[in-house]
Amino acid sequence: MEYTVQKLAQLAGVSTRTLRYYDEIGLLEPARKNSAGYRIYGGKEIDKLQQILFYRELGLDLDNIKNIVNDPAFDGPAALRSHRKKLLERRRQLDLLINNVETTISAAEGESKMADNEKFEGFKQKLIDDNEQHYGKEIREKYGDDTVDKSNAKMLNMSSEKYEEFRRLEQEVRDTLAEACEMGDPAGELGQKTAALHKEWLSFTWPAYSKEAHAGLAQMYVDDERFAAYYDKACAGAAQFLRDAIVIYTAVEPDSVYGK
Amino acid sequence: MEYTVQKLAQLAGVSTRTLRYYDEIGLLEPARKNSAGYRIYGGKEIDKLQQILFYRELGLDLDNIKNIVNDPAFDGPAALRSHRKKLLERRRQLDLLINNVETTISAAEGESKMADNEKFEGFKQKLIDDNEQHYGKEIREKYGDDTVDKSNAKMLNMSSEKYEEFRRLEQEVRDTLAEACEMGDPAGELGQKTAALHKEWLSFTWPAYSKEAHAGLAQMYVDDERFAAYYDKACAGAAQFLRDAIVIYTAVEPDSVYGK
DNA sequence: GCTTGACCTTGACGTTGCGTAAAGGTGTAA
DNA sequence: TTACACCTTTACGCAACGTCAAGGTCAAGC
Repeated sequence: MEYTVQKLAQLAGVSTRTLRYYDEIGLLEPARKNSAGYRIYGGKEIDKLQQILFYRELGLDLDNIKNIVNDPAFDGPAALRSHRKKLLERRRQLDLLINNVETTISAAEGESKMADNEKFEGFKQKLIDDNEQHYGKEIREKYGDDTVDKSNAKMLNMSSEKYEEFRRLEQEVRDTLAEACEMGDPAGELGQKTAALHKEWLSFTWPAYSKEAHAGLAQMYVDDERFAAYYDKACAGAAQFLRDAIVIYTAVEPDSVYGK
Repeated sequence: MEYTVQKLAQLAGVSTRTLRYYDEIGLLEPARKNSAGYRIYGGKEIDKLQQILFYRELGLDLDNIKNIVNDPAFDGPAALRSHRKKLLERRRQLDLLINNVETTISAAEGESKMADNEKFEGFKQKLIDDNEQHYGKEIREKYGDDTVDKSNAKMLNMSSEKYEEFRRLEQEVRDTLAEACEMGDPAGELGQKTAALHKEWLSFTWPAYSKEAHAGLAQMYVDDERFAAYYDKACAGAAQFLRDAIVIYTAVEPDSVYGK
């Protein structure tokens, strides 16, 4: 079955402008153009558009979507299974919002009290995205989605005070890292202190700590330019230094240094 | 409890830029500014931001949100109840998407076949919005949400061919209206034909027809500039003419003119 | 008191993903 | 042939911020 622009737009519930724009940016090109120059879409494009709409619904920007669906190694069925998982997550977030509004209604009717931070349960998607950015999909692939998902859920429940502490600890990690990095000894006292502070910082969002995950995250800081740039502001080579300190820290945890 | 920009941003999961932007456009102004010019937000602003975020989540543009929440007659608890209803609708749409992806997975695994239009179930929010625009909240308030909700659901199941017929019928209404309007007699043969065609057009989206609803919709065409402008393109005063024709049609349906 | 870093302000430019409109060509039924 | 629905490309504009720069303020530490 073939479709021109309007037919496909109606079928999919998008605008004709959207389809032309998607063609323009190379996201969804028609199967062919007829002699009049009309775009003609077929079954392959139908399936591709469906994938695009799922990704769009899940919040990915079009450039990312383009990279994914145009990859020769793109696996349709696997992507669908991923969509399903993510849609179920979205449903959970929506449930949080529904619960929030119901709680707020009760509070408005004087049946309960509500803390300020509770009023925004379910809205903190940005925090989740930041967290996702922090941990990235490498960690997901290596240690499974559960780790990150639980981390997200935990973050959502963090109070304002805790969040402040979390940020202060992050600062302390950075400060100590800068100092230790200048001294240049990852195995030294300050290097190991940095690693321990980093572990403590992780405890705010990780449901369970493991040395492997800690070391993996540190490695990612080196491999990923975003993190390298973030840490290297403190001291040149700081990301690599932190990785070294954490690798040492996780290999032989010096109980005697900090006590447990 | 008071918050500066960053504190509130963290609490609510939005950016500081968002809060400043909301102040700038008059959507959410701080309680006051301190001597340094810092924005200071309090409990009232907390509650208002929560409402804003609910409306935002439900897809309203900021200008609309501003009009709503800044209205002196704004009723917080009533708005919350409305949010709840709409969030439940959103959840149903999400369920459609989840069902869609599961069906697509089955089809990909060869367990079932899937029609092209089925692949987009749940994505047609734009069609729903258009339909909402058509019927508007006046109809909702007058005849209850069920009428419109069922209409939306019905539209979602419309096939491509049916949709095309729907649009052709809409065109025919407009053509006949133009002709009848020129003749200037709402009770005349062409006026009544227009009303009948209009009724037939409604049958595509209304689960059940009632004369009262039909007349009410026609009245809304006159009262609402958007619709008046749409119809008056065919002939000056066409919206009013159509209203008159429909009022007559629904009061005394001339069976002998068209047969039933 | 000075320094430093976190946080604040305003102003401004840019981005993404389209919506809208204009000008002109194509397809098809009457 | 005509009229209307649909197609094309081009282009401008917009909403809702993200990002950055320049400069002021706050508070803890030395």
